[in-house]
Amino acid sequence: MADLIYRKIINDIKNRIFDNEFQNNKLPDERSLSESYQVSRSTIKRALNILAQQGVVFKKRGSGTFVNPLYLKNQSLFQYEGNNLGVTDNISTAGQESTIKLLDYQVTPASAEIQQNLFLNENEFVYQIKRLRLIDGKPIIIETGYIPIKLAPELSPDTVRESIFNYIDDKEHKRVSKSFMSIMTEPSTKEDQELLNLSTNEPVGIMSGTFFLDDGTPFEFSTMRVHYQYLNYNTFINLNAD
Amino acid sequence: MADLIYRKIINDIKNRIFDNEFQNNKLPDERSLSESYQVSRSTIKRALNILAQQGVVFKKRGSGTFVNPLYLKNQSLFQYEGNNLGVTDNISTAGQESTIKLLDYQVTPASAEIQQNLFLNENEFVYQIKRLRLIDGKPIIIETGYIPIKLAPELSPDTVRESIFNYIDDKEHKRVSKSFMSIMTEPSTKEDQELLNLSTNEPVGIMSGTFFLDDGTPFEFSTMRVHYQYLNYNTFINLNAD
DNA sequence: AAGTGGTCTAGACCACCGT
DNA sequence: CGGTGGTCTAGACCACTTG
Repeated sequence: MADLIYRKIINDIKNRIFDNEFQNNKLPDERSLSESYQVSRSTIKRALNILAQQGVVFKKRGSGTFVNPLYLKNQSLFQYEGNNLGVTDNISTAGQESTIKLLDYQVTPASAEIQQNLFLNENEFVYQIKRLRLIDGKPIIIETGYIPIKLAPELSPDTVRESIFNYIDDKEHKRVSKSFMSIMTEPSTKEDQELLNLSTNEPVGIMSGTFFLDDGTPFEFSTMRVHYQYLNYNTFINLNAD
Repeated sequence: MADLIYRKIINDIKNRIFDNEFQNNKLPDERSLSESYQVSRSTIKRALNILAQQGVVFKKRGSGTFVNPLYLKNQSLFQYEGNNLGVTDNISTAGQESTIKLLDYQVTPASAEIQQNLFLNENEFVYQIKRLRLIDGKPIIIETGYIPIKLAPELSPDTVRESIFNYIDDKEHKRVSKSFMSIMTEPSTKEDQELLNLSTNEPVGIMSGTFFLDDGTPFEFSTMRVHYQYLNYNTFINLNAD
């Protein structure tokens, strides 16, 4: 994985940025980099394009490639890189204790909305799994998920008390790698207030959407109602995103 | 702009997908596409990579390239493509009337937090601009923005009653093309409730972050408090994002 | 074994920026 | 004008999937 040339160059350039190795925040031009790394210019361009996409550097035609000053000042913000999915299944808890309480587990016919979102035909069945996620004992997220039984026929209540995505990776050799999510907010319902310890004027954040396997199969439709103090979604938007 | 070969191929393939031209949702292999479009395989790969990044197709090494079924079923969701920034300045109002009410306009020394976010030195000054955005007469967003005076010395109250980004594009030939934003939610404050017509238990969505110019200069630090029924942020997450 | 996407090369030519 | 990044080519070789 990490033995790809362009990945090694990306990491090396990130390190050199962090070590403040570039004067005026200006990187050497692509032809020089190609020379010094002993690779083709195309490979340098590939590495720099990815760094630009991540917001680490800015490229300006005719002038050169420059370090994003914010990457130096506030590098922690950029750690979201490639880890946004973990937010949901394997909650990124930075060392804190994450536990799951199973609230509901059943198999039902897929409703029209679920059929739509999971690309199912009529008469197909799904698991309906409702879980409460706690971090350090504090309830944070009420998560309701729907998974086609045909995609994980061996699922069990014991399994869903832990990471479902890890399970299907290990046991079914399927991997979730894409998702399409909507982020919204709403006043909390009675149930939210009870489960998440909210008062009536405190809201929930809502992340709702579909998770896909590598091959494009919709795997799960999930709605997460998040304690408002714990919803913090960071995103880097790049309009030059080809 | 649109006369680039890879862009034309992207558009053409999207049209062919929409016209249901591919059997089994499977695209021709890259070598055939290269032949039929009379371009190199590299250019085909470039087009397909971008489509994969956008979630329009899925590529599977060894088997082929496939249409994302959700792209067909629910194409409207994918219209977010490359238009997320517009959410903020030029609100994407789909034909509805968007107006701005100026609440506050002054020049002040940059606070420590603003200095940090806009990469300013001490003793630098910023515009502080507070605006209420209405759509079809309904108040939707309270937006507080900070812009270094040195980046837009000619700004005036009249200007900020309209799109600031359009202004600096037209007059200063600077273009905002990137942003780093956080999305959160909070109970509404008294002021939120008054300005946005909310009751006490109704929350606001918060989008807060920095907008950058093409060359990486931080241009504006902005916090938007959004009527909860109007915050809907759609995002496609791809863990294989190189 | 055949088919398919992934990585990498070496180089031509173009478009934009600054001196 | 020289320097810089952007686009595109033509092809070699590798890695994975499927029959």
